[in-house]
Amino acid sequence: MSEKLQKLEDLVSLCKRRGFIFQSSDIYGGLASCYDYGPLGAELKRNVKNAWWKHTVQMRDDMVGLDCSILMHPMVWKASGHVDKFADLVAECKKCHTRTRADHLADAQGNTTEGAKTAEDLIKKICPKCGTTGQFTEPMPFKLMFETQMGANADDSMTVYLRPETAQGIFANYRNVLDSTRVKVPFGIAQIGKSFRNEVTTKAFIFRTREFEQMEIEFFCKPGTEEQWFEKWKEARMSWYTSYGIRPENLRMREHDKDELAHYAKGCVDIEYLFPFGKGDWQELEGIASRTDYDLRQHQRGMRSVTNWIENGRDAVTTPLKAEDADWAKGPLSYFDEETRERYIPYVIEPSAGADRGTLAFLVDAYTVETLENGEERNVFKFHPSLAPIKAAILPLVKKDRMPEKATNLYNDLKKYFPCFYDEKAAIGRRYRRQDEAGTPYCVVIDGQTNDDNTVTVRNRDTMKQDRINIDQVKSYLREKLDM
RNA sequence: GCGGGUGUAGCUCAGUGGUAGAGCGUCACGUUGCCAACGUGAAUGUCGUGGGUUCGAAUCUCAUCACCCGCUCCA
Repeated sequence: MSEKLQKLEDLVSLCKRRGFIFQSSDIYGGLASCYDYGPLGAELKRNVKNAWWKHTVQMRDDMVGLDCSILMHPMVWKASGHVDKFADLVAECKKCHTRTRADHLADAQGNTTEGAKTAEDLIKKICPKCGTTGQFTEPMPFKLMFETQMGANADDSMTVYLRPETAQGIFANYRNVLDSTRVKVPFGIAQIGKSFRNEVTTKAFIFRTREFEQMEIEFFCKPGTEEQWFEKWKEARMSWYTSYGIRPENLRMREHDKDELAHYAKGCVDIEYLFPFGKGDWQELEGIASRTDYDLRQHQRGMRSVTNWIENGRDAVTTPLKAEDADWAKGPLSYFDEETRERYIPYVIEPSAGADRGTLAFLVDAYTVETLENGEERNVFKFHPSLAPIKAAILPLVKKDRMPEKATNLYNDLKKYFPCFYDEKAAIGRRYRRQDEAGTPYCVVIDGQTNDDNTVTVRNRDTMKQDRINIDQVKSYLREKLDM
């Protein structure tokens, strides 16, 4: 018998107890929405990222990797739209404390005011929630991007942003990759890295945090072929999750409604996981968007606006983006197809996954409490072997008769090939359970028989069954079982 | 942002004004012969944080921080 995770809290305390995830700045009372990965969590998350990289870069001929800086030219975010989108003014109704975008508030005649900037502008506006007229606070800017100052000398420092997504770094390097790697359309660029967003509301443990890690792909294809690539990526990404152990019944794909789409998007789906927040809730793990040539064309505009930005005191907020060149299709970010002798701006498919969300989903899906025949409970993380923080524990059955020596020798050999753990403390049953809680797939035990015939037992985490094999075969046995 | 709840040992929690506790876990020693064995011993507390009331505060009070649940929001 086994049961699935019911309350997120149970996972949170197990994660703390076993060193997967801690609250950030815990000894100072914590910092909202920030979390740290402990010894086991750091291994797990890195394994998730490695598994993603392996399938999106290593095993594909049409993908290359990238690792760019978090700080970028401020005009990158002007071109991407983030500077303007994130500069919305929001006013709060003093009566009911509902916050609404100032330029969305309407008066009795239904009129809104473009660029409403002060409480005066809102004197006739009606709160959409409680109907109160003109009781608004001074509109405040909603800063969804983290800002910081670049330059130690206060006089000539400028405002730069911590990236709110890794995607724009890919677009900004698209030309460099084309010129340095001999890739040809269709091809994609993958990147893993930290991003930062001042979310209005954070949520549920590491699910929505202000600092988070993304695993993003921009796949460039010829206009007209975007639909087939969109389908291919949807399938590739779904099967990635299930091939690493996510149960299919906990995973689904949700198509965005037409009115949910950005104006430039041709389609968008979310890969969602059934998380145990509250009563159980489908939440986004990854978004896959068909984004046309919008981003590259925007950056062509951005590239032409840099002088204006300098003349404008290096302020991206108040520097308008130059209009698109009439000859944009032949611009600096266009692609020349040697075979067809055509020049065009590639279309883009963007599979964008959250590394922390993914890690959380793998934790939730692997979390199992089993009731054994003797009535006792067993906590076990049934991670896919590739994701398990520790691959094998090496255990002498008892601490005598040269068992620890033999086990240590085996451990010292195996740890060169697999993340291993050696433990000779406490009874064997307890040590098995410790490894179950860490999600270790195999426990290798050196027992009395090892002295007689050089065999050891290998215990399977999920079945608790044992194989007896020769000590010399442990490495190849694990290699095969772990697919490493 | 609003409303509700919680915060005491690593974890789960008891403790309602008078010496800070239990179970589990951890560590040491002994024992050990395959699924959280047993014995003996030990360590670990800014009682989330800061102020106030009081002779005395984990307990009453104010503020604050964090987490959970439900709304709201989600580029």
